[in-house]
Amino acid sequence: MASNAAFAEVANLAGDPGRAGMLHALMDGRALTATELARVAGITPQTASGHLARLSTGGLVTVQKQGRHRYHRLASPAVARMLESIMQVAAGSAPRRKAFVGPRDLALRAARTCYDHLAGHLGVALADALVANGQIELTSDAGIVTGKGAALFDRLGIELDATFDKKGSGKRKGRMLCRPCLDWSERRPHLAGQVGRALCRHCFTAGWIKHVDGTRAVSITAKGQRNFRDVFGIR
Amino acid sequence: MASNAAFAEVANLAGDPGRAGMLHALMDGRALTATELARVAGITPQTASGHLARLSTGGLVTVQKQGRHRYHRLASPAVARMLESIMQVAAGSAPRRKAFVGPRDLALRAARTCYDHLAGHLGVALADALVANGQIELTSDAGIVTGKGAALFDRLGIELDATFDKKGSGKRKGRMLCRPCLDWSERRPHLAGQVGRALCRHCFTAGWIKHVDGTRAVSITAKGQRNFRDVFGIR
DNA sequence: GCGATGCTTTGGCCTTCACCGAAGCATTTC
DNA sequence: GAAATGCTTCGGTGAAGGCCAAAGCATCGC
Repeated sequence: MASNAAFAEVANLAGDPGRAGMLHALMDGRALTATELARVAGITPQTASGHLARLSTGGLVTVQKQGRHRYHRLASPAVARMLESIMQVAAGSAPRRKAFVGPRDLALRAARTCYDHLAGHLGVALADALVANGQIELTSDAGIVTGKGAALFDRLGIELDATFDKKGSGKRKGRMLCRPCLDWSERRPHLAGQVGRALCRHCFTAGWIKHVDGTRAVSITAKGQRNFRDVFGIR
Repeated sequence: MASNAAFAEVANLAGDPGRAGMLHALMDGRALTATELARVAGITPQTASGHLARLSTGGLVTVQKQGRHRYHRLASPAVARMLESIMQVAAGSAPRRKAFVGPRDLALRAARTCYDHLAGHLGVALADALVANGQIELTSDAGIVTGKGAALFDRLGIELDATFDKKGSGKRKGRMLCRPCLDWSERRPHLAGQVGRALCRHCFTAGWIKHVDGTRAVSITAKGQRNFRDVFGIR
């Protein structure tokens, strides 16, 4: 098998604790410098440098140099989905020591970004609320935005591209579909895909949530509290 | 981070060439013995045994002993999806040597099973045909079975469970959603999820396709040729 | 029982690779 | 220019783990 070696190589890149820590940190979709990544992974900059070089040639991250800084980010949404799927398996086979999750862990479980959409308790609560209000319908395989949902997004000023990529035949109007993504901390689906991305972006630009320091965790602002309650019926 | 170590461990399990080969072989969803897996991975049985023990305690495969045989299979659909997503990244960063794909590779590219659904040229052609006939609609995020599609499946005798898992509130009728899955060899989506599984199962039971020896590759029977042409308009 | 088959465990060899300290570039700042 | 900062390359060390041969358990068939 030709692709077997490439498979093992990619998996191996994610299979080192140091590299895993850096990839984990990059899951929020932002670009970070080598020193920052070294710090979160708990290794020295020179070690991180070597790892990042390998991740780069392996096609998992891309580098963008800017002055004396080098910004690293995940190479593609496919990489983010891969990391997410590994996390799901890891969460399933986890040692399940429920005692003592650290404070940082708690913040992550409450609300965090997952590459380009929202996850954690907030992400799941949003998905639940949209389902309960009849604005989306979800199975484990896929989801769809109903007419009520489309009206809501329109009211919020969230633009969704309701066209299909039919190669050749040009764009065509169709239903808005969305992708569910099993949350590794909540074990329940949250919204991913195009709809999840648009919703997450809106939450940030509207000032409903903001990042905690430089982590994937997000905190809900007072304005966000109000809107999540009034618009979605959360809390 | 509590889950970081578990993440690296899971990824590392898939990151060894020997284990990767075995996992790859298990991707067709069947249960294989340690000796068979050793052969496809190109290692000795005792080495394979060690690897399988680690994969088992790591939660990637489950073992089922039957007489003096021990059958191994992927532990869950989540594991299959993880392997699939790693393949996609690996295919994206592949060395792109298009020259010389082996005969086995050719058979795999033509048609194969991917855990519980169809992939390869056939899988993509089926998805394309269903879209072209207006029986399903697909985006990169998700898909939906249209009324025409539901009629087709009904005519074929394929039962689809059109209910949503709304915990607490009991079952509820809804639209049939399906999951697209990017094919690593064709770079185009094929049908996965519940619909993909049901369709694949039907193709086998109706005698339209059958497995080639003991591999993931499938061959199309004469009866299958006719039906794929008459029912779906393929070829 | 006895041999054959499937699988696992043990032991020893050997490669791989993560790690850090120190030195070397590159870029910015003064 | 000189110092400071971000990052990389080099060299050496140490541990982890893949590999196989041989021996040890199980199970099946006669």
